[in-house]
Amino acid sequence: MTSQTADGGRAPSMQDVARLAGVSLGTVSHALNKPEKVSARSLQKVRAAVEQLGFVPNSAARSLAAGSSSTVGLVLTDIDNSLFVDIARGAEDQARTSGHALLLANSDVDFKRQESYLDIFDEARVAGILFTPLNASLEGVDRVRRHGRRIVLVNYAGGRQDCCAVLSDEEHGGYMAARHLIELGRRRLLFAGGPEEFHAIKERRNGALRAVMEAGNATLEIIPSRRLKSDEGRKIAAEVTDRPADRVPDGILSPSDRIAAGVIHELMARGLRVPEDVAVIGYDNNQFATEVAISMSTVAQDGHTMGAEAISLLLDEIRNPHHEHRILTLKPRLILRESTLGSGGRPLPEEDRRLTLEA
Amino acid sequence: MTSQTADGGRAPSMQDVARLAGVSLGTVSHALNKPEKVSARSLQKVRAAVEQLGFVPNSAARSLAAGSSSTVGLVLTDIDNSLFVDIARGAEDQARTSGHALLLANSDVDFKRQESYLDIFDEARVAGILFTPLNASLEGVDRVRRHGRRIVLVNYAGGRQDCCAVLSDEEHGGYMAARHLIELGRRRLLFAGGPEEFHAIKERRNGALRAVMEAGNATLEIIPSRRLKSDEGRKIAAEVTDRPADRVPDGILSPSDRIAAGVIHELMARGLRVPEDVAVIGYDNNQFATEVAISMSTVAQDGHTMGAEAISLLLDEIRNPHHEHRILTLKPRLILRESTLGSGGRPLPEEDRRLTLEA
DNA sequence: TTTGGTAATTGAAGCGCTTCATCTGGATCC
DNA sequence: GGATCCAGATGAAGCGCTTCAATTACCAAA
Repeated sequence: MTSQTADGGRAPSMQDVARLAGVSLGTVSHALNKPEKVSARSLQKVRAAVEQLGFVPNSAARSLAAGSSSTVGLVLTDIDNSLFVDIARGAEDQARTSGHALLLANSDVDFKRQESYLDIFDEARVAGILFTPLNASLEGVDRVRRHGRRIVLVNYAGGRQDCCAVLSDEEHGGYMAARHLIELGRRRLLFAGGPEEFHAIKERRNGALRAVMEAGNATLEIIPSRRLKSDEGRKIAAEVTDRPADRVPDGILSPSDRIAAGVIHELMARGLRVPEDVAVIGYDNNQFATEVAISMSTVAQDGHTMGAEAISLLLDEIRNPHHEHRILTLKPRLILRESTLGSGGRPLPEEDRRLTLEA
Repeated sequence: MTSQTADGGRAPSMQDVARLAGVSLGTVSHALNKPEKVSARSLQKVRAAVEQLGFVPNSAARSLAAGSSSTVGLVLTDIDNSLFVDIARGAEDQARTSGHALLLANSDVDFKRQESYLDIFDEARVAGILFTPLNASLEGVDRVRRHGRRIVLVNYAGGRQDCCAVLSDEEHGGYMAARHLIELGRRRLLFAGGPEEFHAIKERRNGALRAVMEAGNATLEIIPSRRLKSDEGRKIAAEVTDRPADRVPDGILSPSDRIAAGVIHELMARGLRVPEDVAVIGYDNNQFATEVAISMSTVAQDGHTMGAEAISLLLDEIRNPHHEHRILTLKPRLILRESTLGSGGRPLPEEDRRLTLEA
């Protein structure tokens, strides 16, 4: 363990190790990368020298010589949204088991940043890129692929079929949420909030619409909002409760938990009971879904699996010469809690009653 | 914009650019890095060639030749905790303005992962590392510094004076929280939850203790918990409300918003009024602090500033030969909401009444 | 002993860039 | 006209590694 301080100023190189160990440069490289190709004696000498010098391989030199690195880059849209955090986690875990490190870059919902991070990973010749694109042009994808970079899209693919992607079935999520409300006997549904230009939100709305059409005896009102924050939910809830009683919705579904939280709070503040008067269901199963006044029913996407599957697709693309692009669409899960089911008792955090409705 | 596809298989190199532009390799390099050293004519020729070939510099080769890269690494403890997310954001913003890219690595509260990511950044010869260490050995710091890597500690420094650090005054935060409760007239305080082995939590507890001592006429009870989740808060709240009325605390402070949320919900479920019967204050100003049943007072650390300052310190260490290590300790802010102040109205999300108490 | 044949090792040729000493071609001055 | 400069351009020397063809070492079989 006697790694020496950097006396020469310069960090020790493999050449130094070779000299100290009394073997050639190539042997050191082999000892480090494919130990089975090297005699026990050399291996031991090299290891001792590495230890003594505190040698750390220079990954820049390595990837230059080898032609590519072994790290995988993940360009994240919004590190604040727990879905992306889960994706990152899943990707991390999966990458790790196959000896790849995962580096994250957060574009913070900024197109220019997103593109610039794609380029950084591209310039770093990473083994591959996981990309959760903004709802905008996918030109960056083409750009880096032209340079031979492998890339897997996560959570949004803009309809592309020419690369691997892991998506969540947003339409189905919206459908499940609406059908759940309808099965509870609700008939005047409201789809509350969300900028319609987002693909995911449009899909969720379409799914809800499908459930309503299918039921025949229910209606769906749609009130969009500019953002996804909780005060938008409050505003919408305030608006609809000002109406004559027979025009107040009895079931509200929202494309984000945040908006749903605002809706719930405002409804309660105005003396309406949730779920008795109005049932509310959110989307995303964010952390705070169980920390609101009334624990919230919601639609959960399994970010962890999305991330893990994305890495698997990427690794196949890297290693398998006969790789064919695939698009994985995961079904979201319905998570039922107090805001639709009601409950005399209090919500059980952590392990709720979790019902999974499959289509 | 006619970047060609990778026909040769190989990505175009600077050599290719030089050939196409009809200039030498060195000129291309200059044109790219210090355009002012190159004639307008060459510059234009090079740029045209770059465009035509779709040339992307190889950052591995660049950092190998230059001896170091320009990206900065941030090793994060827990991407789930919004404090770290804010730190990442602040660091990102600050790094960006000085032309450095920031790559994140999430150790997920795992010591081995943390060390391995330190090594990855070390091997990548990054310009510097921002490090939010676990509450464990800081040996990784010494390891990478021996290799000449610059590193700035964020949020925890284990008492080290020999490198730059940006900390939050946890003791003062605890003090402010407790003093606030005391100023509200509360006398039987409870410090609810938190594993005592965490430095930050011990400090917060110490601060609370100091405020109580200072007041003279108040008491502080301490009930630790193994984790920081909300059900621990519920458990503790349940426990203390079972007591005879004169032994029920009238002010509860918790070292995490999550626990505080559990406390609030359980108190309300048991018919106690917050804050009339028991005032509750959390710590961290997590996103959901305004999404709970009653918006929560809390102590906020300015993660964004921490991240930004950390980058500034790092850049000074990199660029300034006369750099001296500094330890910045930022004061947290008291954010007062319904759970201590009460309010007839409903909480105003986003922009609350924010009172800042300075020491 | 000779002859293969395999296992281990070696050394050199790059990977694509930065940088530095060197060289070139004008413009400027006496 | 010749000496002096200087902005620009050049080409080669590396940065620290991987890899591969070539070499040596060693052991078993003939």
